[in-house]
Amino acid sequence: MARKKVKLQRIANDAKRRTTFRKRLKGLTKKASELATLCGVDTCLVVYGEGEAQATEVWPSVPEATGVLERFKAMPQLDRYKKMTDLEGFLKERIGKLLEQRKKARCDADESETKLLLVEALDGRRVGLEGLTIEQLTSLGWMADARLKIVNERLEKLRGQGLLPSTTAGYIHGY
Amino acid sequence: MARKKVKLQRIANDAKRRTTFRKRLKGLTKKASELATLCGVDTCLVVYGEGEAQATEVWPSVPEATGVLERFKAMPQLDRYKKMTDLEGFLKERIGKLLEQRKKARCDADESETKLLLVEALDGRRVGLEGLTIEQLTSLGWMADARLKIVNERLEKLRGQGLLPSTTAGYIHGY
DNA sequence: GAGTCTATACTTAGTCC
DNA sequence: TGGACTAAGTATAGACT
Repeated sequence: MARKKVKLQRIANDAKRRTTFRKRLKGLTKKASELATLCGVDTCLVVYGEGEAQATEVWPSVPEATGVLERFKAMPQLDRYKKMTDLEGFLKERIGKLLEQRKKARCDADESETKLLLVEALDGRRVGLEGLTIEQLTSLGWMADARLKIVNERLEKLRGQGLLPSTTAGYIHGY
Repeated sequence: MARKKVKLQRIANDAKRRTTFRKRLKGLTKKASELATLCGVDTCLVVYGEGEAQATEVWPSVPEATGVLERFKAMPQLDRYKKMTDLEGFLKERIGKLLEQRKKARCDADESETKLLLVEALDGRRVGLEGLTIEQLTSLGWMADARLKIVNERLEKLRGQGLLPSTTAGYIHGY
């Protein structure tokens, strides 16, 4: 957008691409900030840096708590999950990755607290209930209920075997 | 940024603010799109329209599955939650709001499928495990475990009363 | 409200250091 | 790599329809 009109396609040259990335990210962030200020709306911008574990830029900062989010599972990862058939293993793996990211973030002096907080929030360790998003809570309730259903079925089975009194007290209530 | 330099503060005039919002949102979206294309990174932009239930603009589209997210709980809502001391009630309320949003979205012919999908994804109904984000799954496991702990304590209690065999089979395993 | 127009403010590609 | 500079390309405030 200066000197020469740039073709709208991935910049092949590595150095050039990174330079453009830095410049444009700054501009984009500013614009997002302006929109939020001028129009009084909550705006959220997330840019996943190249190379997976690369720095993920987030605006606005997590501490400011004006908005943040989660990335939809990428298809390749989705397939990987389907093959696992084991939620525990999948979660463990993911948590491991997040902890690694956090460690990396902590060791990096230039890492902003924003990024650290994000990683912590995402790996479910820093979050008390206060840190969970509304949608997370919603989804949590939904899935927790699914699990509780299994639990209740289990209790029902035990009850059927005369091992539990048939009162409703034995049920765990979802919402 | 033309004719006159605008002061960086919320535009008081309603009509003017909405016009600016539309114009700038378009520009911001374009910039985000360009960054994604030129630098080959995943970019996500979410703008929560004014007035809560207002339209929420998302880029890129959910169907394209390149990214989506959740909003951090706003402070006022956080306080509200703290006062509730009741997770079920809180979740019910939130789900109600989301269902309402979805209904509204469905009735609006101009509503794009993107927005509908987002609302559906967020209210936890459309999401099979495939639709949950990695981070959601992580958090889900974390919180579900917290609930399971309670369940297990309950089972333990029953066991202590001689109402359950003291085998480990009575435990529900978290990860 | 939603387009169109246009002068002006802003962003940025290429370059130099 | 990380600025600083600047010409050229974009975005947009305000006016008009």
